[in-house]
Amino acid sequence: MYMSYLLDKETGMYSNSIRRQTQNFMQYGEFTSYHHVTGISDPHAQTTSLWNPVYEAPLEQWSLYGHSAGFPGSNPVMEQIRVSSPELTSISPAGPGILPSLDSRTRQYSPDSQRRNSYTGIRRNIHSSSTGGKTRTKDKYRVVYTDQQRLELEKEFQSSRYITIRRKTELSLGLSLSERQVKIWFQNRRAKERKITKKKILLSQQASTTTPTLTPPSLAYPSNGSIATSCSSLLSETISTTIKEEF
DNA sequence: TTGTGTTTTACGACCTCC
DNA sequence: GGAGGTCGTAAAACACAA
Repeated sequence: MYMSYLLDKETGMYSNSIRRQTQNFMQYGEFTSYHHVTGISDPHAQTTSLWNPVYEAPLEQWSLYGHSAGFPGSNPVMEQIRVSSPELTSISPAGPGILPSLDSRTRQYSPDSQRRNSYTGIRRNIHSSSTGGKTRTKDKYRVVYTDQQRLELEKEFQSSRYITIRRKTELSLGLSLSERQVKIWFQNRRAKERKITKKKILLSQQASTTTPTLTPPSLAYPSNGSIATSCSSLLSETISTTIKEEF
Protein backbone atom coordinates (compact mmCIF):
# COMPACT_ATOMS: atom_id res chain seq x y z
CA MET A 1 0.00 0.00 0.00
CA TYR A 2 1.15 3.43 -0.83
CA MET A 3 0.69 4.74 2.66
CA SER A 4 2.69 2.04 4.30
CA TYR A 5 5.29 2.51 1.67
CA LEU A 6 5.56 6.14 2.55
CA LEU A 7 5.58 5.37 6.20
CA ASP A 8 8.42 2.99 5.71
CA LYS A 9 10.20 5.51 3.60
CA GLU A 10 9.62 8.28 6.06
CA THR A 11 10.75 6.39 9.07
CA GLY A 12 13.64 4.99 7.21
CA MET A 13 14.55 8.41 6.01
CA TYR A 14 14.27 10.33 9.21
CA SER A 15 14.60 8.07 12.18
CA ASN A 16 17.99 7.73 13.76
CA SER A 17 19.46 9.86 11.08
CA ILE A 18 22.21 11.62 12.88
CA ARG A 19 24.91 10.35 10.67
CA ARG A 20 24.55 13.29 8.33
CA GLN A 21 25.03 15.83 11.01
CA THR A 22 28.49 16.79 9.98
CA GLN A 23 27.59 16.90 6.34
CA ASN A 24 24.54 18.97 6.97
CA PHE A 25 26.42 21.25 9.22
CA MET A 26 28.78 21.97 6.42
CA GLN A 27 26.05 22.11 3.89
CA TYR A 28 23.60 24.21 5.81
CA GLY A 29 25.76 25.99 8.30
CA GLU A 30 22.90 26.71 10.62
CA PHE A 31 22.42 23.16 11.70
CA THR A 32 22.52 22.65 15.44
CA SER A 33 20.46 19.61 16.12
CA TYR A 34 18.18 17.15 14.55
CA HIS A 35 14.89 16.10 15.98
CA HIS A 36 12.97 13.24 14.65
CA VAL A 37 9.38 14.32 14.46
CA THR A 38 6.87 11.70 15.26
CA GLY A 39 3.28 11.85 14.25
CA ILE A 40 3.78 13.74 11.05
CA SER A 41 5.72 11.20 9.14
CA ASP A 42 2.81 10.20 7.03
CA PRO A 43 2.28 12.90 4.46
CA HIS A 44 -1.09 11.52 3.61
CA ALA A 45 -2.45 11.30 7.10
CA GLN A 46 -3.55 14.88 6.80
CA THR A 47 -5.29 14.24 3.56
CA THR A 48 -6.97 11.09 4.53
CA SER A 49 -8.27 12.15 7.86
CA LEU A 50 -7.78 15.63 9.07
CA TRP A 51 -6.21 18.90 8.29
CA ASN A 52 -4.97 21.12 10.98
CA PRO A 53 -8.03 23.25 11.72
CA VAL A 54 -5.69 26.17 11.89
CA TYR A 55 -5.59 26.21 8.14
CA GLU A 56 -9.27 26.15 7.69
CA ALA A 57 -9.67 29.62 9.00
CA PRO A 58 -11.03 32.02 6.44
CA LEU A 59 -8.51 34.02 4.54
CA GLU A 60 -9.79 37.25 6.00
CA GLN A 61 -8.50 35.92 9.26
CA TRP A 62 -5.18 34.57 8.28
CA SER A 63 -4.37 37.33 5.90
CA LEU A 64 -3.96 39.44 8.99
CA TYR A 65 -0.91 37.53 9.95
CA GLY A 66 0.95 38.62 6.90
CA HIS A 67 3.15 41.04 8.75
CA SER A 68 4.81 39.06 11.48
CA ALA A 69 1.64 38.14 13.21
CA GLY A 70 1.20 34.58 14.29
CA PHE A 71 -0.76 31.94 12.54
CA PRO A 72 -4.47 32.17 12.98
CA GLY A 73 -5.48 30.32 16.00
CA SER A 74 -2.18 31.21 17.56
CA ASN A 75 -0.49 28.01 16.66
CA PRO A 76 2.01 27.73 19.47
CA VAL A 77 4.47 25.90 17.32
CA MET A 78 4.58 28.59 14.71
CA GLU A 79 4.68 31.23 17.37
CA GLN A 80 7.71 29.50 18.70
CA ILE A 81 9.15 29.29 15.26
CA ARG A 82 8.63 32.96 14.70
CA VAL A 83 10.25 33.82 17.96
CA SER A 84 13.17 31.54 17.38
CA SER A 85 13.54 32.11 13.68
CA PRO A 86 15.44 35.20 12.62
CA GLU A 87 14.74 34.40 9.00
CA LEU A 88 11.02 34.62 9.31
CA THR A 89 10.96 37.51 11.67
CA SER A 90 13.47 39.37 9.65
CA ILE A 91 11.61 39.05 6.44
CA SER A 92 8.12 39.28 7.71
CA PRO A 93 7.91 42.87 8.94
CA ALA A 94 6.61 45.42 6.57
CA GLY A 95 9.21 46.88 4.36
CA PRO A 96 10.46 46.87 0.84
CA GLY A 97 11.07 43.50 -0.59
CA ILE A 98 9.30 40.31 -1.28
CA LEU A 99 6.76 40.06 1.44
CA PRO A 100 4.73 43.13 0.66
CA SER A 101 4.04 41.63 -2.69
CA LEU A 102 3.19 38.41 -0.96
CA ASP A 103 0.77 40.21 1.24
CA SER A 104 -0.67 42.09 -1.64
CA ARG A 105 -1.17 38.80 -3.29
CA THR A 106 -2.77 37.49 -0.21
CA ARG A 107 -5.19 40.36 -0.43
CA GLN A 108 -5.51 39.73 -4.10
CA TYR A 109 -6.93 36.37 -3.32
CA SER A 110 -9.28 37.58 -0.74
CA PRO A 111 -12.78 36.11 -0.91
CA ASP A 112 -13.65 38.66 -3.55
CA SER A 113 -10.97 37.53 -5.87
CA GLN A 114 -11.46 35.26 -8.76
CA ARG A 115 -8.63 32.90 -8.09
CA ARG A 116 -7.75 30.81 -5.06
CA ASN A 117 -9.61 32.55 -2.34
CA SER A 118 -10.15 31.31 1.15
CA TYR A 119 -13.22 29.37 0.17
CA THR A 120 -11.39 27.49 -2.45
CA GLY A 121 -8.80 26.72 0.14
CA ILE A 122 -11.41 25.39 2.48
CA ARG A 123 -13.03 23.56 -0.36
CA ARG A 124 -9.70 22.02 -1.19
CA ASN A 125 -9.24 20.94 2.39
CA ILE A 126 -12.63 19.40 2.52
CA HIS A 127 -12.07 17.76 -0.78
CA SER A 128 -8.75 16.42 0.31
CA SER A 129 -10.05 15.06 3.54
CA SER A 130 -12.97 13.41 1.84
CA THR A 131 -10.81 11.06 -0.14
CA GLY A 132 -9.31 7.91 1.10
CA GLY A 133 -5.75 6.70 0.94
CA LYS A 134 -3.92 8.00 -2.08
CA THR A 135 -2.00 5.97 -4.52
CA ARG A 136 -0.13 7.11 -7.50
CA THR A 137 -2.06 5.05 -9.91
CA LYS A 138 -5.57 5.36 -8.58
CA ASP A 139 -7.62 7.92 -6.72
CA LYS A 140 -6.15 11.31 -6.02
CA TYR A 141 -2.54 10.98 -5.16
CA ARG A 142 -1.52 14.52 -4.43
CA VAL A 143 -2.82 17.05 -2.00
CA VAL A 144 -3.15 20.74 -2.59
CA TYR A 145 -1.43 22.79 0.01
CA THR A 146 -3.33 25.62 1.56
CA ASP A 147 -2.45 29.18 0.66
CA GLN A 148 -1.08 29.62 4.11
CA GLN A 149 1.16 26.61 3.88
CA ARG A 150 2.45 27.85 0.57
CA LEU A 151 2.88 31.33 1.90
CA GLU A 152 5.03 30.16 4.77
CA LEU A 153 7.02 27.87 2.52
CA GLU A 154 7.51 30.69 0.07
CA LYS A 155 8.65 33.00 2.80
CA GLU A 156 11.16 30.44 3.93
CA PHE A 157 12.27 29.99 0.36
CA GLN A 158 12.85 33.72 0.00
CA SER A 159 14.90 33.53 3.14
CA SER A 160 16.99 30.68 1.83
CA ARG A 161 16.88 28.53 -1.24
CA TYR A 162 18.01 25.54 0.76
CA ILE A 163 16.25 24.74 3.97
CA THR A 164 18.17 23.60 6.99
CA ILE A 165 17.23 20.42 8.75
CA ARG A 166 16.22 22.43 11.76
CA ARG A 167 13.99 24.77 9.79
CA LYS A 168 12.55 21.84 7.92
CA THR A 169 11.56 20.25 11.19
CA GLU A 170 10.08 23.49 12.47
CA LEU A 171 8.17 24.14 9.29
CA SER A 172 6.84 20.64 9.08
CA LEU A 173 5.56 20.97 12.61
CA GLY A 174 4.09 24.39 12.11
CA LEU A 175 2.49 23.65 8.78
CA SER A 176 1.34 20.13 9.54
CA LEU A 177 3.39 18.78 6.71
CA SER A 178 5.87 15.99 6.82
CA GLU A 179 9.53 16.83 6.56
CA ARG A 180 9.54 14.92 3.33
CA GLN A 181 6.84 17.18 1.95
CA VAL A 182 8.79 20.26 2.96
CA LYS A 183 11.92 18.86 1.40
CA ILE A 184 10.17 18.00 -1.83
CA TRP A 185 8.44 21.37 -1.89
CA PHE A 186 11.81 23.08 -1.77
CA GLN A 187 13.13 20.81 -4.48
CA ASN A 188 10.18 21.61 -6.69
CA ARG A 189 10.44 25.27 -5.87
CA ARG A 190 14.08 25.37 -6.90
CA ALA A 191 13.21 23.55 -10.07
CA LYS A 192 10.54 26.10 -10.76
CA GLU A 193 12.95 28.93 -10.20
CA ARG A 194 15.50 27.36 -12.51
CA LYS A 195 12.84 26.91 -15.12
CA ILE A 196 11.76 30.53 -14.90
CA THR A 197 15.32 31.77 -14.91
CA LYS A 198 16.09 29.65 -17.91
CA LYS A 199 13.06 31.02 -19.67
CA LYS A 200 14.01 34.58 -18.86
CA ILE A 201 17.56 34.12 -20.03
CA LEU A 202 16.26 32.58 -23.22
CA LEU A 203 13.91 35.49 -23.75
CA SER A 204 16.60 38.04 -23.08
CA GLN A 205 18.89 36.27 -25.49
CA GLN A 206 16.19 36.25 -28.12
CA ALA A 207 15.54 39.90 -27.51
CA SER A 208 19.22 40.69 -27.83
CA THR A 209 19.44 38.82 -31.11
CA THR A 210 16.31 40.32 -32.59
CA THR A 211 17.07 43.86 -31.41
CA PRO A 212 20.82 43.95 -31.00
CA THR A 213 21.03 47.74 -30.98
CA LEU A 214 18.71 48.06 -28.03
CA THR A 215 20.05 45.40 -25.74
CA PRO A 216 23.51 44.36 -26.77
CA PRO A 217 25.03 41.55 -24.75
CA SER A 218 27.57 43.92 -23.33
CA LEU A 219 24.80 45.91 -21.76
CA ALA A 220 22.73 42.97 -20.76
CA TYR A 221 25.68 41.42 -19.01
CA PRO A 222 28.00 44.08 -17.65
CA SER A 223 31.63 43.40 -18.20
CA ASN A 224 32.57 43.82 -14.57
CA GLY A 225 29.90 41.43 -13.45
CA SER A 226 30.03 37.71 -13.77
CA ILE A 227 27.32 35.68 -15.37
CA ALA A 228 26.34 34.67 -11.89
CA THR A 229 25.80 38.30 -11.00
CA SER A 230 23.58 38.89 -13.94
CA CYS A 231 21.79 35.69 -13.24
CA SER A 232 21.26 36.60 -9.62
CA SER A 233 19.78 39.94 -10.54
CA LEU A 234 17.67 38.17 -13.06
CA LEU A 235 16.81 35.74 -10.36
CA SER A 236 15.62 38.39 -7.95
CA GLU A 237 13.47 39.84 -10.65
CA THR A 238 12.23 36.38 -11.40
CA ILE A 239 11.44 35.78 -7.78
CA SER A 240 9.28 38.84 -7.51
CA THR A 241 7.39 37.92 -10.60
CA THR A 242 7.09 34.39 -9.38
CA ILE A 243 5.56 35.51 -6.15
CA LYS A 244 3.17 37.64 -8.04
CA GLU A 245 2.21 34.63 -10.03
CA GLU A 246 1.50 32.62 -6.93
CA PHE A 247 -1.25 33.21 -4.44
C1' DT B 1 -19.67 22.72 -20.32
C1' DT B 2 -15.65 21.28 -22.34
C1' DG B 3 -11.16 21.23 -24.27
C1' DT B 4 -6.61 22.74 -23.51
C1' DG B 5 -2.62 24.66 -21.47
C1' DT B 6 -0.25 25.62 -17.06
C1' DT B 7 0.87 24.88 -12.29
C1' DT B 8 1.43 22.09 -8.35
C1' DT B 9 2.57 17.74 -5.61
C1' DA B 10 4.99 13.57 -5.64
C1' DC B 11 7.87 10.14 -7.26
C1' DG B 12 11.90 7.40 -9.48
C1' DA B 13 16.43 7.44 -11.47
C1' DC B 14 20.76 8.89 -10.94
C1' DC B 15 24.55 11.64 -8.85
C1' DT B 16 27.48 13.57 -5.14
C1' DC B 17 28.98 13.86 -0.57
C1' DC B 18 30.26 12.17 3.87
C1' DG C 1 25.11 3.03 2.51
C1' DG C 2 22.10 6.73 3.33
C1' DA C 3 20.77 11.51 2.81
C1' DG C 4 19.68 15.19 -0.13
C1' DG C 5 20.66 17.22 -4.64
C1' DT C 6 18.92 17.70 -9.80
C1' DC C 7 16.24 16.13 -13.69
C1' DG C 8 12.36 14.25 -15.92
C1' DT C 9 7.79 12.95 -15.57
C1' DA C 10 2.91 11.53 -13.96
C1' DA C 11 -1.28 13.13 -12.66
C1' DA C 12 -4.36 16.14 -10.00
C1' DA C 13 -5.74 20.86 -9.60
C1' DC C 14 -6.50 24.96 -11.73
C1' DA C 15 -7.34 28.85 -15.21
C1' DC C 16 -9.40 30.26 -19.17
C1' DA C 17 -10.96 30.63 -23.87
C1' DA C 18 -14.44 28.91 -27.02
